[in-house]
Amino acid sequence: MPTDTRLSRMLHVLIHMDQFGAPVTSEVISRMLETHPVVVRRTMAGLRDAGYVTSVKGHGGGWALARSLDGVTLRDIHEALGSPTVVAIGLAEDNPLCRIERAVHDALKDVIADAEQRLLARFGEVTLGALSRSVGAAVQPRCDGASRH
Amino acid sequence: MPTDTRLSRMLHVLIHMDQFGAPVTSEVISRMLETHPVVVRRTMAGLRDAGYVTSVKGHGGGWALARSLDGVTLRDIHEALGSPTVVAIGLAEDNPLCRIERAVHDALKDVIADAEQRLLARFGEVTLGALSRSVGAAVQPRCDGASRH
DNA sequence: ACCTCTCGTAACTTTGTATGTTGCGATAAT
DNA sequence: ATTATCGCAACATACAAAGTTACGAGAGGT
Repeated sequence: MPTDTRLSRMLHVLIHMDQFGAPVTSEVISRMLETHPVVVRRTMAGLRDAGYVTSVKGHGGGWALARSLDGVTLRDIHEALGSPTVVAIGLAEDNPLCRIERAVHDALKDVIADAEQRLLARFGEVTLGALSRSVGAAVQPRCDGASRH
Repeated sequence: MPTDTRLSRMLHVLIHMDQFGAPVTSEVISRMLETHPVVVRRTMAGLRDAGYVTSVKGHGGGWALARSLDGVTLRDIHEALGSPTVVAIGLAEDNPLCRIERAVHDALKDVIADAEQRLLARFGEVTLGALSRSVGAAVQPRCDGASRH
């Protein structure tokens, strides 16, 4: 499985938007993330539906924060992305008939669920506002890396 | 990514082998796991290389445990499978130039590493021997579910 | 009105990994 | 010799993330 980088990317762009203040186009964002504008729209759609950002069509349009990042946690963004799978290790069957397989599943399920819960709990403790302030003010709307293009 | 079911499958078959005692062919194992004999050989190859099982070619051959399951943990088997990715959430770049992206990565990396470490630590506490004994003796070499074929 | 910028979305392609399948060679018991 | 078995390469399938193309729909500038 290629690992899912959407959360990382969305956090990245949200903090840029927070620090920049003005609306940003998918085009500009795609350069920040080194990807394609359509990928940006597709991924940000979840954040828009969840009310974290707004999108405006047409000339002068683009993306903007819909609310302060202070109350928004990493977990909120993860959920806005559709709560994708956290742990890559899975069980062979949902409802095994075999006693041995059931025992194996019980043992694994516990540990996997625990790791997932712990990760999500910690995601729930970190706000994007705090993360943004921890970086220090950045004046640019774009990454340092954006100039590579 | 389809979630990785190899660990679950290998635990399942190892405990069957433990309780059955005699060598088992890939063909029989594949029916237990509802998969293909070649998949069994491919996956078990890692366990053989790590010394947990032996394989014997030719008529009357098959797979057998190379040692007691008492000292073998779930983590050992995970490592014998090549230590596949545990957490499906990943970082966008390895070495970001952007300060914001670096901050995001630092925040995520920590939590992801913690979840992974915790999961592996708990895998390291469970031995296959204990798991096998927790099931109670099963006389059959095959799953209850194997008769479905 | 027309043009251009922008998002929305469907459809398709690409990539990476686990999984499934086929074929053939090697080995060993009968 | 025949049969049962593993080893392995090669190819096919499934699935999700990511990348790309194409076109339609708004909205501002001229």
